[in-house]
Amino acid sequence: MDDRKLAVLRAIVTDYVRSREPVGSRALVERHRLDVSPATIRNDMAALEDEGYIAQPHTSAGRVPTDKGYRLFVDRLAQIKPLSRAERCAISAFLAGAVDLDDIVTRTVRLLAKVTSQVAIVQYPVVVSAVIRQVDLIRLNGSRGLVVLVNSAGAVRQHHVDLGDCRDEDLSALRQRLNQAVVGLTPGQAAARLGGLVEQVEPDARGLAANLAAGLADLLVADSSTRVVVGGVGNLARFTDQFETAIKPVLEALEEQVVLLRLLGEATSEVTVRIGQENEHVNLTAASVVASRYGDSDETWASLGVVGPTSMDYPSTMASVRAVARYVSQILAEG
Amino acid sequence: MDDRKLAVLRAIVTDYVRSREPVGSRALVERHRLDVSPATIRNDMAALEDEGYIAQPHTSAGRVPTDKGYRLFVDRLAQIKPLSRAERCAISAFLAGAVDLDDIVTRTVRLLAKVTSQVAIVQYPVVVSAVIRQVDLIRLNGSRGLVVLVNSAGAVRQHHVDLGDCRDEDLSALRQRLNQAVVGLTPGQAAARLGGLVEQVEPDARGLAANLAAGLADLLVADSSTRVVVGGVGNLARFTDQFETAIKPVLEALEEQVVLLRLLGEATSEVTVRIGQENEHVNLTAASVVASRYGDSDETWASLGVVGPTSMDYPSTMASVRAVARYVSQILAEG
DNA sequence: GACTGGCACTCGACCAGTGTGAGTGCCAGG
DNA sequence: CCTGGCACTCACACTGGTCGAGTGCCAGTC
Repeated sequence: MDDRKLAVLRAIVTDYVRSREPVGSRALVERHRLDVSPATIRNDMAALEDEGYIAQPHTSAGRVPTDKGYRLFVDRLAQIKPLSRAERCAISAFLAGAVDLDDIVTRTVRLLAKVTSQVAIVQYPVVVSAVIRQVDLIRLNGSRGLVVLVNSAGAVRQHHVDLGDCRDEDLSALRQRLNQAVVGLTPGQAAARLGGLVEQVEPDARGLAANLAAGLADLLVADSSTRVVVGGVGNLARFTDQFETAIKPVLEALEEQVVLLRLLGEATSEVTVRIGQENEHVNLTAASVVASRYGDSDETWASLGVVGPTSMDYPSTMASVRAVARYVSQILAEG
Repeated sequence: MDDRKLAVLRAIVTDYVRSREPVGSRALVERHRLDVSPATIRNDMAALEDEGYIAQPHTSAGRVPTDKGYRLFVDRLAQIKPLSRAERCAISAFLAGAVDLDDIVTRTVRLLAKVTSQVAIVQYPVVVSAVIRQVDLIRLNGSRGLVVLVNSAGAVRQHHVDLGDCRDEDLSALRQRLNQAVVGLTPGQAAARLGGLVEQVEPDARGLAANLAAGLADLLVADSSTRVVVGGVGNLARFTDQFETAIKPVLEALEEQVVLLRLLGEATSEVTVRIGQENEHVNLTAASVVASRYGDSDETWASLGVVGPTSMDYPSTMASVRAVARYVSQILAEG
């Protein structure tokens, strides 16, 4: 691929992202120092159009980048724009005040939405290597009971169970037994050991044990799935004009936790970009997702990212996402 | 106020809500059986306009209800439209499948958004009369520890604390002491008793005790504040045309937990309606909020509601909000 | 006194016709 | 291979004209 043609594509993407209007050959040579005439550029543009990198909304209009064009831009033409010192300080300061995990996640969403001016999505971190620290059985009222699971990362999960008419002694015996069996194990190991455990219980308490084990099993599974927090939805407001295509479907997609999880799930440690049609979800084929994994490598990790129009400023957005991911990782590692 | 004038106002509101277009005198007499001529209606309309109940977008256009007009409509003219049997069944069935509190709230939001076709807001229920069932102190890694609080309603809250270099025996002794002191108390009572407790501890463990007590105190306070869940934001998509005035500000307001809590906070047991300007928050002066308290009277309660355009169908919306509130209350009382 | 029919008036919505200009593709010449 | 020139296209803005829904007012009627 010709060097100048690449330069032209880069120029088109840059200008279009700035103005959101089709860009023509003359404006191109004027705004960028291409040192050739508009006619030459036109030939290049025709070629780029043939190859599918740009398109014309209608004859006799300027060109607009296609998804394929953005892809090439992101892969080969864009340099991630480093953030200014002031921006980095602001990010760091904003996150530093967090008191617990909830707070970290909340702050991260707000921060990400603010620095990118887009819709931010943050997944709660999963501590892969976390082991079970404690299992509790608590009677609430009558036969209503609660199984509480605490892991070494400090995550607490609970599940309601029916205790039947068991006595308190049975309950505390079972509690002790459960703890002996699963404390120190990962959720996966614990789930495997639960089955055998019920067998060992005296026959008359077996019903209760099975019940509790089922509740605990639910918790162990739930532990690996995670919650997702969304923020900055108001930022969609900037694209009033393309409401039907750009806003409505995105709003709908944002309601689906599952969709969001899948969106973020594919992010690798470096910043990942999915452009328009590359997104599997139909509602997001007019949007782009910039995501990154965060956390301290093996211990704790999850993904975060932003959703915006395909015509977003990729270099800046990617830089911001990467920076936020790094700073959150740092905070997590410290605290 | 003249009977017929009220009828005219009711007719205007009804028609405008249906069509979202200014309604004129002729259409009015045709669609509603007013049994007078358009000219007569025009006189009434002029009077209603003088009194501030309706307005003209421009000369020679039909009339549109003002906030004041909607208020009168809601207070004196509207009858809450009872839901059909099928609708009631659907609501009941949808909620019945819930497994725990989280699930109830999630389902309620979805349900409310769906039946009203508007943005739904549900506050997590606060169990006023809940007492503390158990306090746990758990060591995570090194000096990182966790205080876990479980109340009789099955709510679980946790808080990270620094354990310093205390021994496991000290920890379990303290745990026992704390439990003896606060189990069975309401958060308020417990908070009051915590102060004295630290005094009684042997001097060398007092630092740790104070630390833990502080963590627990945080939890006790947090217990009374609550979370809010929002859903059905995609329903805003119907009002594409009035984006700037009707959607953007609402999206922004929905991001603020505090605003939402205050919005719902004022709801009484019956359905409450706040129309346009009546909302304190600037961003919501073009929207209406229909809210209701739910829960089983004294035990457990919170608020839920919807946010929509001032030109919403009040009778239906109020009916739906009321119905959902009642069914959720029922589910909460049962489980 | 309340209602009605008639009338003049207003003003946004819609439509067709027109000009403008940004932008293109193509071609012949340097 | 690049360039200047030229013919062509087409969205968009502007114009003026018509239409019709809607109003306010007034004189007349029950």
